[in-house]
Amino acid sequence: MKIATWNINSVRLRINNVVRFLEVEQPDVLCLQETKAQDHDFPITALHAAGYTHTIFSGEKSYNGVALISRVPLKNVQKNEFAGKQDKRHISAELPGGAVLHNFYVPAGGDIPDRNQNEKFGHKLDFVDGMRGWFGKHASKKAPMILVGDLNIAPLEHDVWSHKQLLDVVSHTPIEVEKLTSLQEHLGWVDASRHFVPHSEKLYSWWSYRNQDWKKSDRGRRLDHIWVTEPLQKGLSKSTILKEMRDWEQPSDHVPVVLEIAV
DNA sequence: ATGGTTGGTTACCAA
Repeated sequence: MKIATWNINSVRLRINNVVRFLEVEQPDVLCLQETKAQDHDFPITALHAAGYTHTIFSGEKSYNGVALISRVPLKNVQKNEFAGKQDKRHISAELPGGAVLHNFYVPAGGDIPDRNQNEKFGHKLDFVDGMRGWFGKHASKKAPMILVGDLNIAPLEHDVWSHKQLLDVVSHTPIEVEKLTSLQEHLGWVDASRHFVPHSEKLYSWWSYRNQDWKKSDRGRRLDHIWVTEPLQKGLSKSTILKEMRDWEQPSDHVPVVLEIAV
């Protein structure tokens, strides 16, 4: 099975890019974040026409929003809330074969990495804690699960262009990394992208719009992740980050992360 | 140290 995750930064603006991606890459399931569309505005017709008839979504006006765009049947759809807000940051479903796929959009967290000065940072920390609490209550290490999404945290030294310069920049601060690592270790999640790329190698999935030439400056971060639980580890076969899509016309600032896996 | 760009909505907020 081929699973992809992509922060699309408005699914309506970029629906043609989504369809082009589906045609070129042929994923079984594409997980989107930041769809920024209410459910009645979701551009479902183009996706059905492309063969992705099992498409589910959870959106709100202007902000957030997640979707599973699938050409295989999905069962037991869930939309959960974390950190005490009714925002649309999670959707999950069971894949053929029984593995459960969770798609998350973790809050970005604002600019100041201090929850006393910036409640958005507090919300982000609470959200990641909430994820850990949820999996502690509802899941086990033995369950075959795939967790994907824009986690808005780049945990490893070479997940950012400069470890030193980003230590106090939201997305790479020690407290965020600690919470994400705690979530990861709790159920023994395997980082599928890093499974195929040494930790010493730079690996990014996001480049800011605020650079004259994103490729030349290459100030990227790996904010988008695909994790699997241990029962699925032996099935991992290939993982890619489609960096070249950052050069597509009117691109998202994120590019897709893709995994091929036996489930 | 600062500002740089984009999207949704339509005054700025969020990323």
